Amino acid sequence: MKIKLQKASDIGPVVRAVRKAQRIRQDDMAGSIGVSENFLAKVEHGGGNAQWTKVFQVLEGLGIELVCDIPDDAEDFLAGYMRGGS
Amino acid sequence: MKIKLQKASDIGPVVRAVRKAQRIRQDDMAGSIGVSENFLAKVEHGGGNAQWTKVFQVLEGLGIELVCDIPDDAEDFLAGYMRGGS
DNA sequence: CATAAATCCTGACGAACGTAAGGATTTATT
DNA sequence: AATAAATCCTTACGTTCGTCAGGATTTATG
Repeated sequence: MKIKLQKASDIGPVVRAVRKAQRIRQDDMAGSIGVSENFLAKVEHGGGNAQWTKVFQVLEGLGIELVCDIPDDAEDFLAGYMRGGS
Repeated sequence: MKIKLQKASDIGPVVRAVRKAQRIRQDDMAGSIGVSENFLAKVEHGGGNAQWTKVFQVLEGLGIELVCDIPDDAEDFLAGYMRGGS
């Protein structure tokens, strides 16, 4: 199921829902991901202002894929950059 | 065009490509988004470890949509949370 | 209602971020 | 090659994050 994030805080309910679906406590989930329980709770409430890599770490741990949709104009530029080109 | 982010740093080339497609300098783009030129440059090089809301701010400014794909198990939980329910 | 579990909140401290300013390096233009 | 433009790289400083520890509040269970 795909969910478009319209605000930065939209990530919160997503994280919570996926965790709940796995029937795991914040405590245990945080431990298995490698973050603090406090941090995970904050993220689930809208993220406050967490760090990009840490949020990504949580999403990875929960099996949530992150996809970005870019304008078609940028396609050519991106292809160049991803092949290690200048 | 949809791009799956596999590492946190994958966001860098995406941001750069979209900016380049608009033919705007880092300087001006940073100003119009409301971040520093230094910050935008860091993000384009892999993000270092920027803050979630700031990265989101940049993506918004560039017209990049962020979508997350979650397991179907979580769908029911999410629906409940998004209606403002407990 | 009573008990226990899960989640949330607060304060403090070390570590990392984001900005600004200046200069260096690379890239484009003539 | 020479000039100018764009990007990148430090350094320094104030702000914010992330963790830990402890307790409070909410939610589930009998």
